[in-house]
Amino acid sequence: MKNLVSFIGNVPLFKGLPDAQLERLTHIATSKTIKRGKIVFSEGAEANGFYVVVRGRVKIYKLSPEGKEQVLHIVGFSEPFGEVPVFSGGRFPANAQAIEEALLMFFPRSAFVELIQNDSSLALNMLALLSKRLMQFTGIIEGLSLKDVPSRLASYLLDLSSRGGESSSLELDISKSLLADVLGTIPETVSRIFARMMAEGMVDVEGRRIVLLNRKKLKEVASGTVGLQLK
Amino acid sequence: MKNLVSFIGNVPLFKGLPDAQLERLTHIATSKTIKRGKIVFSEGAEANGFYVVVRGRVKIYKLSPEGKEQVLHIVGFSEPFGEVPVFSGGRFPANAQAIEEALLMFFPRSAFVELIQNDSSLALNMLALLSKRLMQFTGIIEGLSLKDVPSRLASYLLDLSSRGGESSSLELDISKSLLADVLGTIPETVSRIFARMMAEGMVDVEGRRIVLLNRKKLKEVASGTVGLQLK
DNA sequence: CGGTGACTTGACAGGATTCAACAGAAGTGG
DNA sequence: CCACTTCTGTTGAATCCTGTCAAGTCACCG
Repeated sequence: MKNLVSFIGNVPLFKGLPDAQLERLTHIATSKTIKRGKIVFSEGAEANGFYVVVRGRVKIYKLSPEGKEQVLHIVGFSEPFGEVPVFSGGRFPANAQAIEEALLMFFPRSAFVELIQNDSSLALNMLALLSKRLMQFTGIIEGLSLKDVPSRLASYLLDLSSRGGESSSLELDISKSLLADVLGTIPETVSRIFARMMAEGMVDVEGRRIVLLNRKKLKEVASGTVGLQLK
Repeated sequence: MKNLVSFIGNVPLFKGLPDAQLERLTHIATSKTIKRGKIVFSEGAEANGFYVVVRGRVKIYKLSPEGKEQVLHIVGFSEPFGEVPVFSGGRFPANAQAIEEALLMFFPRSAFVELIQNDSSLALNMLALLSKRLMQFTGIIEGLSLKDVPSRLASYLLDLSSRGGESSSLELDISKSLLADVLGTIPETVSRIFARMMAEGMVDVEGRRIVLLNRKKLKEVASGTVGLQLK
């Protein structure tokens, strides 16, 4: 239990809260383990609280009637998810599935709203969180509507590299099929584009290991300045 | 000035606030008129506050390097916009342009944040607003990624009809070119799909007047159950 | 009346998905 | 430990939706 308090205190969403509030949070929270591949909640399900990831990762995604997926978000260590319906509707707008064995904390809606009413910094933290998510979604929309798949893939790689300290050598943290769902396309297309990028000498791909060989060209593709040659 | 107070008191975002708070809001706000076609702010611009529409309409949109537009939102009477960077970054993530002559109220960031810290119901209102927007964006992403253009158009029409009291006869509130930008496509495609829908006897289109002739079929197209015949 | 903007239609090209087949890796169970 | 199944990833061919280019109509306006 002791480490639970310290865990919660280090969750960005709860940063800067007085100890008394952290204490209360631990009291209203319950924990839950989810096996790899299991559904945490489905779109349209009644939502009476939200989650924070303690261990493992969870993907948040939309499903088309034909079964195609669009991943909205992959949440990991100390990140919250499912918080949207806490403040507006009562139902989850998307699905959540564990992509690894996961340990989650669950915060019931009503108790959490009470806490927020009494702590403006918690409210501001939550506002900041939703705002950032809104910006991320704006980016997804921009990508889907205004960029082609090579551009989105190049952006993803550059982004991954920048988060990993600008190293040219990086490792995909997700499978290529899941990557396809993140980019809003299908595995075949991702595979073909990687092949083209290798042919152009932009990257070197070996399984999940990827080496960025030509950042400049990648950035051009990412920004839509230039296209990718067909053959 | 008197009607300004009553206007602000009726803005959903400010609903339920005590008169004292409303009073303060009127003091920190300034107003501004924008001519049709003029830019309110551009993506990446420094943001030191947000707006509420008093009169007219403003479109929020992303621009591709080639000039294609994706409309994220069309904001009208008593709706706020540009509020995202107030809580996270300092820059606007999209562009805002008046599509009609507009009158706007501007709320400076710092003063507004102070107000929020002292009034939890204002904070909750803002949380509800951002949450709803997040759900709308989720819908846009779903449409762009998992549905084709006919499906998006059918959804738009059904949605418009439901907001207008389920009447079968309705009038587009925007031009067809702007509609194309909202749907994430181009005017030519919208034109062709309307033509096909008429050929199928689903709708009757005459300028901006549209009559829904076959709701059932429209719903099938909207949900992706069936496609639209080519010729 | 010339001009601009909104809309429509046709021909065409191209990127991306679909369908299909297959190789390799990983995990299961006897 | 090996056979078997499953999952992931790759490649080819065909198809199709959608965007691009171009031309032309109609309405509105200075």
